[in-house]
Amino acid sequence: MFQCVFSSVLQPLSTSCLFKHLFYHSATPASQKQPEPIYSKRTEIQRQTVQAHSVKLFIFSALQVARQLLLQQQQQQQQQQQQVSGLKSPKRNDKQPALQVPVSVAMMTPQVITPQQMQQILQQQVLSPQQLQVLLQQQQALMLQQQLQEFYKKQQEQLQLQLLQQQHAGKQPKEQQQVATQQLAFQQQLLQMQQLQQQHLLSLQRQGLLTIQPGQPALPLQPLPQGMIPTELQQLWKEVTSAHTAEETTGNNHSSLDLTTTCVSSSAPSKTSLIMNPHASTNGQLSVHTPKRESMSHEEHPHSHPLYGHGVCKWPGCEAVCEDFPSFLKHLNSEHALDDRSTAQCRVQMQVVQQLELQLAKDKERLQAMMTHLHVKSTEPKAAPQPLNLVSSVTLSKSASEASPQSLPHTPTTPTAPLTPVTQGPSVITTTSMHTVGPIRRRYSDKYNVPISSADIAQNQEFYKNAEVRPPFTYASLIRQAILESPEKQLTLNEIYNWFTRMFAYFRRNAATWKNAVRHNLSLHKCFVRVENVKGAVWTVDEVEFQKRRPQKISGNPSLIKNMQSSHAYCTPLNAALQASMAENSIPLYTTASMGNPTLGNLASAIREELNGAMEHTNSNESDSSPGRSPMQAVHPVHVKEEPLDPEEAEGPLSLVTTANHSPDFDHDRDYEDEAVNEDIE
DNA sequence: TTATTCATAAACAGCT
DNA sequence: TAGCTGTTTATGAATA
Repeated sequence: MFQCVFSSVLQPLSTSCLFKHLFYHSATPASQKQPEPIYSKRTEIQRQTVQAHSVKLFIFSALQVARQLLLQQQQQQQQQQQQVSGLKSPKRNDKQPALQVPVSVAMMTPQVITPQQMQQILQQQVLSPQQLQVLLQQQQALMLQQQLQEFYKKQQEQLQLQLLQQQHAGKQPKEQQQVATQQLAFQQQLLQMQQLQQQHLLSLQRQGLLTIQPGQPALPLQPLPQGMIPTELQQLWKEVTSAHTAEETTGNNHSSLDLTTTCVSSSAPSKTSLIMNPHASTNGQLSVHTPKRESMSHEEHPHSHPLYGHGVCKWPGCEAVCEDFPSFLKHLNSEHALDDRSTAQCRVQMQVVQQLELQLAKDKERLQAMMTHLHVKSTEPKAAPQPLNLVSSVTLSKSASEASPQSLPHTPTTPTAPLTPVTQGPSVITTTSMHTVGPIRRRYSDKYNVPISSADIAQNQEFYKNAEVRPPFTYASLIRQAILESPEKQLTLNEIYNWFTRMFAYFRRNAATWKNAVRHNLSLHKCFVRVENVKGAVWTVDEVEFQKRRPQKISGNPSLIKNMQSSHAYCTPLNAALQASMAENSIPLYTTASMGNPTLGNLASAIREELNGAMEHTNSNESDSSPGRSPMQAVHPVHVKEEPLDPEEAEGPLSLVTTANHSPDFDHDRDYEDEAVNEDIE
C-alpha cells in the first residue's frame, strides 16, 4: 500500500491504483481540490502557536504568583512551627528545593514530543498543515498539562507533608488550618483549570475542530478565541487570589493584571506582556535585560534588525509599533528581555522554524517524487511513446552531451531525467486546464510555436477522451495535430471536427463555439493551407509557417533562433504553469509526457530510433494510422542532422533542438496531389 | 507601454 | 432556405 502525498490529503493507495490516483490528481479540477493556502496556514500556525503559548504563559504566571503566595504561607507556617514546637522536618527541606524549580523550566523543556520524535513523525508521513497545527497545539497543551500536573502533584505532596507534620506536632493552630484550607482551595482551583481545559477540549472535539488520537494522553489546548481563556482565567485568578488574605491580594499588584486584554493582540501589542506580580518574578528575571548583544548588532547594522521592520516589532506575536529604531530598541529591551516568557517564545519559535524546515524538506521530497513520477510516467503500462516532439524536424546537436553541468537535470533518482531542468517542460495538464467551465485565457503550450507533442496528447488520451477538461493547447496546435495524425496529413474540416470530438470530451459540448474557432484558426493562420482535391477541400499544415508564428528574440545564428524556438518551448510553458500552480495555492502541477525526457544519451538514441522508424514508416507509404494509434506513428518524416550549436548562444540548457526545415524531402513526403500546395508552401 | 498571440464572437459570402 | 464552409473583423486577455 502506498500513501499518496501529492496533495495534503493523505490517501492510502494500492500499487495498482497509485498511478491512477496520480492521474486523478492531474485530472481533478482545481476547483474541486479545495486548495489550501499553505503559507497562510503556516503563518496561522505560528500565530496560533504564539497565541496558545501566550495563554500558557499567562497560566504559568498565575501559577507562579500562586506558588509564590504558597511559598510565603509555607514560610510563615514554618516560622510558626519553629516558634511553637521547634520541630523541623528534614523531609520538608528535601521537598522544598523541588518546589522551587520554576515551572518555566518545565515549560522550556517540553518532553511531550521531542524534535527528533517530531521529525520521525514527519518522515513517516507528510502531515498536512492542519495536522501540523493540531500536533503543535496538542504538544503545547501537553506541555501545559504536564506543568499543571507537576505543580499539582507537588502541591499535593506538600499538603500531605504538612498534614503529617501537623499531626506529628499534635497541634493545629488556626493559622495552619487556614493555610491548609487555602491550599486545598488552590488545588481545587487547579483542578478547575484543568476541567476548564477539558471542557474546552470537548467543545472543540464536538465542533470537529480537534481530533484526538486514541490513546493519546492529550489535554490539548486549542488556540482559543481571543479573550475567551483570559476571561475564564480571570475568574480563576479571582478565585485563587480570594483564597488568600485580603492584605496579600489588595496590597500588591494583582489588580494590575489586565486579564481582559487578549494575550496576543496586534492592535494592542503592549498588552501582550503580562504585568507580573512582583512576587511572581521570584528570581527577578523579569527585570533583567540583556541588550548588549542586540545593541552590538545594531551598531554594526544601524536601523537594521531582523526583529524590526516597517516600524513594527517583528517579535512573534508582538507587532508593536515603534516609530523609530531607538524606540524599537527600547521596546525590545523592555518587552522582550531575557526572561521566561521570551525564552519560551524563542523556544516556540525554534519549534515553529524546525517544523517549517521539516515540512519544507518534506515538500521538497514530495516534489521530487512528483517529478520522478512524471518522468517515469511514459513507462507506464500504457506504453506511450517517448514525449518527444518529433512532429517537426529534429536536429540533434553535438553539444547535447556537452551541455553545461548546471543545465543538466538534477534528478538522479531516475534514469529518465529530463533534458530540461526539473522545473521546466511543456505542460500537458495544468491547473488552468482543469477548469472546465468557461473559456480559458491562459495558454501554456504552443506559446513558442512549438505545438503539442504527439505523445503529450497520447499519454493523456484516455483522460481527455473521458474528462471534459479543456486541453491546454491552442486551437492551432490541435488542428495541426489532427492533420498530422491523419494518414495523408490532410483533413477536411469535418474530419477535423471529428478529431476534436473524438479526442477530447471537452469539445463534445459548445460545438458552435469551438467549431467557429477552428474555422477561424484555419483561415487566420497561414500555416494551414487549404487544398482542393477530389474529396473537396482539405486542410494541410505548413510547418514553416507554423514555426514562423512567433520568432524569438534571440540574437545570433538564425538557425539557432529557430532551434531555440522549439527548445525554449519545452522550458517556458511549464515554468508558467508552475508559477500558475504556485499562485493557485500550490496545487500540484502535473505534466506527463513532457517531463519524461530521457537522459541525453538515451534521448539521442531514442530520437534517432524514432526518427528512423518514422521515416521508414512514411517512406513505406503505409497508412495504418487509426484514431487510436500512437501519434508517434504519425509524425512527419524528419531529418536527423547534427548541427553545431554554440553554447554561448544557447539560451537554455536544451540541446535537443528542432528545426523548422522545409526540405524538399519534406515536401515530397507530404505527397500532395495538388502541386499548388507546394507552391503555397514555398 | 506596446506589440503579439490567442480565444471568442460575430458578420458575411459562397456553396450544397 | 437551412446548414455548412470559409473569410474577415472586432474585442479582450495574456504575455513578451
